[in-house]
Amino acid sequence: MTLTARAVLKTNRLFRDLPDPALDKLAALSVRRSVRRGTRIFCQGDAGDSLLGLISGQVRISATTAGGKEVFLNIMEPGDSFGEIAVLDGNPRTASAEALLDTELFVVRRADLQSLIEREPKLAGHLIALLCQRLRWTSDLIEEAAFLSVQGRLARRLLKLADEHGTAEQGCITLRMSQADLASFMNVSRQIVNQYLQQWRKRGWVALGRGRIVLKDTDGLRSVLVEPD
Amino acid sequence: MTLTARAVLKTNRLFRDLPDPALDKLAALSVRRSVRRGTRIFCQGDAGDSLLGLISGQVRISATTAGGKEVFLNIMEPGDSFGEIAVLDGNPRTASAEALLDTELFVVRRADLQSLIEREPKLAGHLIALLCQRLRWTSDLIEEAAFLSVQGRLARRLLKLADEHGTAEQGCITLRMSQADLASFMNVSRQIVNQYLQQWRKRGWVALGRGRIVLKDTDGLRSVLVEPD
DNA sequence: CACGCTCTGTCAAGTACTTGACACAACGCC
DNA sequence: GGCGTTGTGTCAAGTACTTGACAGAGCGTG
Repeated sequence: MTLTARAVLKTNRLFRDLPDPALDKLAALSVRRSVRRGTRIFCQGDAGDSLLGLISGQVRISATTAGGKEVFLNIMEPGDSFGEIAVLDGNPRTASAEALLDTELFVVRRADLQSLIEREPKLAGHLIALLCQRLRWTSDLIEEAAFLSVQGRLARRLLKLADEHGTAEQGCITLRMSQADLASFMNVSRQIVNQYLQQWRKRGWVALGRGRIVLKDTDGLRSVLVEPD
Repeated sequence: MTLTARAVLKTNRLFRDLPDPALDKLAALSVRRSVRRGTRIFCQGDAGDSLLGLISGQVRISATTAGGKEVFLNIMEPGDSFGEIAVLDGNPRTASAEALLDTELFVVRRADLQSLIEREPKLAGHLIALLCQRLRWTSDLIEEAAFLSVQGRLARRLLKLADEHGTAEQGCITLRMSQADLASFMNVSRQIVNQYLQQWRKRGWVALGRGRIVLKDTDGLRSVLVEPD
């Protein structure tokens, strides 16, 4: 099933409650783009000339160094938008985006977005709210790295990921993610991730499978969130 | 010398190029506040009901845990504003602010700011730009922590601090900061900070004094910024 | 000037994470 | 079903940072 351009915008948190005329104008200007699983949507350092909205699929936001090392920053789900910062301030992209599944996007160009912002104060308000939310997210990451032990960070990250991307059934939450990916997300070695997961498995807090982590006792996990000492 | 309320707003990056009528309205609404060195201006977790603008002095932004541990996040100088996030999204403050010197502030209340945003699209644009800048700053911190060795992070932080807060003379940049504060900023132990500074002193890159770090060879420092293998 | 305080510089012991290696299990594909 | 690939589980050795302790230098204050 393909949606109309306007229906697509209605699925997006940034745009969905704009007045209909503005929405129609934007719908006329925005372009649809389909990418296969594994495709790089944009690269760190690129000129950021467009805002992306996720219609279906899943996108991983990550940062890469010259040396090729990579850290996970976030996973985007349908209804989310990404790539706002570069679009808004005109500087190069801070991160890369890659499709984790076959995904459909809509693309709004910088010039179109900016003229719309000037005419729609509500959109500016939404953007401000979104940026504040992103700032709280990144500040959280910094505090987490600063105050918590690796064990605590791992527990917290699992709980967060489960909350945002997990599938719940009979009190358990299943997370589809390999331990290696989780390690790259946390920026620690895979071995250390496995070590703590094993501890927790022995305590009955989690169950483990290939590419799958099942949270069975979230209260147990929450109990390791205390600061080290 | 005391400035008029409007002259004060003119010193601030967020407000200075607003049209005069808007500036006058805001000037009438904003309150001046003087605090002595060492005063807590606001605390993490407080309700964020105001935006602060720094007129003179210096303010440290830091995050504190229940356990009392603290990490430096930023230092604010005259012309800067801070506390925007909580004001804009209505949630509790993410960090604490403390005056490092005797300082003068102006205070804009949440309601006043919001009605001004709606009437002044230019202000919304400035706020968006400011939030983008903050996001780039925090993303930088995260990447730094993820990719660089402690040595690299220390060098980078010194260069950044020198750039923003140092006093330059005959090719050298002097930074007034104790090694303990620097360690808390970096979230590592004071001993490790001292260890690397000593290495660099032996190479002639820096000179050290009580509460003072002098950068003599910034190119030398830049050379340790490469990733650890 | 003598005193206390803060900051620097250094050492030793302990801890936590990294790197590299390897066996084995699960899944995808022809 | 056999085979290559990808992910898990585990071990040992090496490294980097932490914690705690202490001596001495620089600075302000009574």
